[in-house]
Amino acid sequence: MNSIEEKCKKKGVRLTEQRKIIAEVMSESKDHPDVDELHKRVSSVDKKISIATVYRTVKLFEEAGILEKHEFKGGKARYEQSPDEHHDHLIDINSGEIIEFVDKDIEKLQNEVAKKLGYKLVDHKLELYGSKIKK
Amino acid sequence: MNSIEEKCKKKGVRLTEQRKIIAEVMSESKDHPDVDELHKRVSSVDKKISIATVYRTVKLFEEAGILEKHEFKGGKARYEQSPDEHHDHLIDINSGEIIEFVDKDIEKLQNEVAKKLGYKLVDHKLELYGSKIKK
DNA sequence: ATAATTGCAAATGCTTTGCTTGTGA
DNA sequence: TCACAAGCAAAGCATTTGCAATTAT
Repeated sequence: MNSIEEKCKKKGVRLTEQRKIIAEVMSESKDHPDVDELHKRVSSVDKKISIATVYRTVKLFEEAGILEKHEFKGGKARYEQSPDEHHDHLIDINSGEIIEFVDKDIEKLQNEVAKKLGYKLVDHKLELYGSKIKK
Repeated sequence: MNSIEEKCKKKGVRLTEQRKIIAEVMSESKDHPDVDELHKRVSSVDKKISIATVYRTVKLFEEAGILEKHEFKGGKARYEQSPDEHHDHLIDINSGEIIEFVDKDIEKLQNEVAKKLGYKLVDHKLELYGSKIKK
């Protein structure tokens, strides 16, 4: 059983055949597929799964904290399995490649900024857009 | 003449009656209106301006670097006049209020992170989501 | 058994576009 | 004048939803 299925069990999310397949595909994915791409991947396992079900499942998993949704610049929503340790993303503006990174100092400063403004930081979005330095 | 009109002149952007009105409304706006809201505001000056023109103008101004487009969580695109000094945003998750802030230290760290990953930072998006601390 | 889930197609909401008429430089 | 812009309505695209049939517990 894959890790997403386990999380569903733990959270009491009903496991249907379709959800199991979507869970499996997302567990294996190392990238950040959009719904269309995800639908293609699950279709190769069971071609009867509709895109509506993929949309519904992905939203369900997101609300359960199992998947994370990203809305990068001017594109469709992309998903990844919620990581144990939070990370942000750098997007290669030429290739579209997505690189994950962690920076504790930035995180800390974000908290301080929010606090200074009289807010408790609940969530944040940090995306860097860059082009590869050739050397 | 408002500041957006001036920028249009400088950049050789043709000034029509509609564009002048949109420029004026955006110059006066201290918030971050979406296209619908902007259309409402310009309509009160000239009710014949179509929403298609507002969409086209806002995109034109953005491409000319006159307006900045923001796509905050799960909503429609919002616009503000391109500021002289870059700033980021903190969004009140309860009221929707948007607070602007500047943090040079975070900016610096972003550049360092990108560099460390072998990238030249071209653009970035930083959004904080928080709830007001009552005291 | 029965409440939840699916597939399908239709509907939605934001945004863009084709086309004809109008207009700024 | 005449290339470009506006208005209108239709199209586009990602996403959501109503409904009847199916399925998990």
